Amino acid sequence: MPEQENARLHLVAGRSTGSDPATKTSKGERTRARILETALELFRRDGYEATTMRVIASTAGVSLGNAYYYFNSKEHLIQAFYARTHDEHLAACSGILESSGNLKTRLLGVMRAKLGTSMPYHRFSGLLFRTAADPSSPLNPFSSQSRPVREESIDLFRSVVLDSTTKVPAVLAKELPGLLWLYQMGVILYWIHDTSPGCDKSYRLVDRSVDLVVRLIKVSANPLMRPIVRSVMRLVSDLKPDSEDEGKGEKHD
Amino acid sequence: MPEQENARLHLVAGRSTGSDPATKTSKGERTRARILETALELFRRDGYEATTMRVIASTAGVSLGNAYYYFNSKEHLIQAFYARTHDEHLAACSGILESSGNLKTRLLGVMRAKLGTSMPYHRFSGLLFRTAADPSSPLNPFSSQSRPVREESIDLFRSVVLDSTTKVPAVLAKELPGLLWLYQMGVILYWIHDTSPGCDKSYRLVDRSVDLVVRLIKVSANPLMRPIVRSVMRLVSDLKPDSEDEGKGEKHD
DNA sequence: GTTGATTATTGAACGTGTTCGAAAATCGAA
DNA sequence: TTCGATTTTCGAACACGTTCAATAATCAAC
Repeated sequence: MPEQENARLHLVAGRSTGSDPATKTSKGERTRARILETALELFRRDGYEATTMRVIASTAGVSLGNAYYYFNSKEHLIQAFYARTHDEHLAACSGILESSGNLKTRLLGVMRAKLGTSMPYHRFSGLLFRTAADPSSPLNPFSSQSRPVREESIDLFRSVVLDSTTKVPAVLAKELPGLLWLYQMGVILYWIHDTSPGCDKSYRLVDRSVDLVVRLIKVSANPLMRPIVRSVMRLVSDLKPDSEDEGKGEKHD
Repeated sequence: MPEQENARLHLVAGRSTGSDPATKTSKGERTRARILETALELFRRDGYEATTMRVIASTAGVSLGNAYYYFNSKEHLIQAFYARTHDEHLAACSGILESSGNLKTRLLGVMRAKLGTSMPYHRFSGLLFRTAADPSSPLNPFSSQSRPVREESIDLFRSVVLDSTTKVPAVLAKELPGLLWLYQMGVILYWIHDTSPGCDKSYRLVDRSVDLVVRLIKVSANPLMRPIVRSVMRLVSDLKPDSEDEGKGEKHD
């Protein structure tokens, strides 16, 4: 049943509620939603560690075991958070992406929106990355389990470059969205450690690094840069996933 | 008392056993060492999560509470591991750093040595990064508490560029060691997620990215690159620490 | 409506990291 | 030796995330 391939936004929202164990009836759905809302609110208010599964359960008006019926672990609650902020990010982006064709403006808009939608969870996000950096966790951004959300995110950057009026060198075109996603991860990593008031530093980082990125993209068209750009691209495409290079060419036997 | 600036290896080894709570008598020191050895060995054998504090304690022949007398938490055991692998890295590097003046050779040697010395802990390192990415953890590489080890590490890269015959553009010189350290962190992050046999991919990443880095350093001397390089440098030095830019100039009042 | 199977819910457990008060060992002086 | 203080050791406890067998609620089919 390969019907889970083209779903875009649906997949994100869908994944968070759909597969895992339960939610067969509408009542179950409501209970699940209630637990999730409660959890995210408590996370935002008290932080991740300070929020107990027991407190989540009792605040949501269910038993401890019941919370685990809907979410196999406390980390699975994070996955839902993941999907949620991504959706909010998408919504916050749409305006700029429809109104401007300038690459720099578009990228800047996307990156600032990322920071903006993540801000309410700044305290909590540290823990997110904590589990996210663990390769054994299904939550880590590179895992196959989080591939749908990752592809979603990369698609966003794909639309940033594709629908822009700025010409992107052909060699870059293929891998650029993935690289921009990586760039975004780096910014988030910085933001997580950013303790400046209002996370001003992170915003400055975005403003200036976006400018740099765009300049680099343009410079990469220069013949002088050709060999280096080529090397980078070969390296990137070579080291990408865990040797599952599907769609790389048309080898069918 | 600025006497903590020139200490090289000593600082690292010193930090791991010195400060925390205890170790007043020689017997205490031995008990502490025994617990640490046992823990690291069990981590390597069974992984981090699978290794219980109770098992560590009983294997080391002490009670559970006693283990906590020497190490305030399970994470503090990691800090010791941190210092240890850094020392091993330093030792593994010394050969190449003394025998070659070629920048590429030197950097390549350091990076391969980093992978090599980390290999025995590949499984366990995931958890290391897990806690390392948490900004609230004193273990994260950017925290002030891990500054000594961080400075140590950066010093290593400083010696890589400083004592090389290759000329490094003046604008780069100051921030380059820190940037290379960041580069190393990125490689480690990739390595942690690398499941290829023998971590071959990580080694390939090192081989080819080192080549790229060195080429980039050389290209940065080109006048065409001047404005971009300048921007990067300004951005980097601007966003570095949590606004503690001591030693930036010679303001002494 | 009754029945049988699926879905939801519960509360008691288990093992974990961690804390704590008290006991034991150690040690420097009287 | 004897005493008091410091260092070391212990084991019982606590709160947490998680699991599980058992029970209740729900629903489709008769």
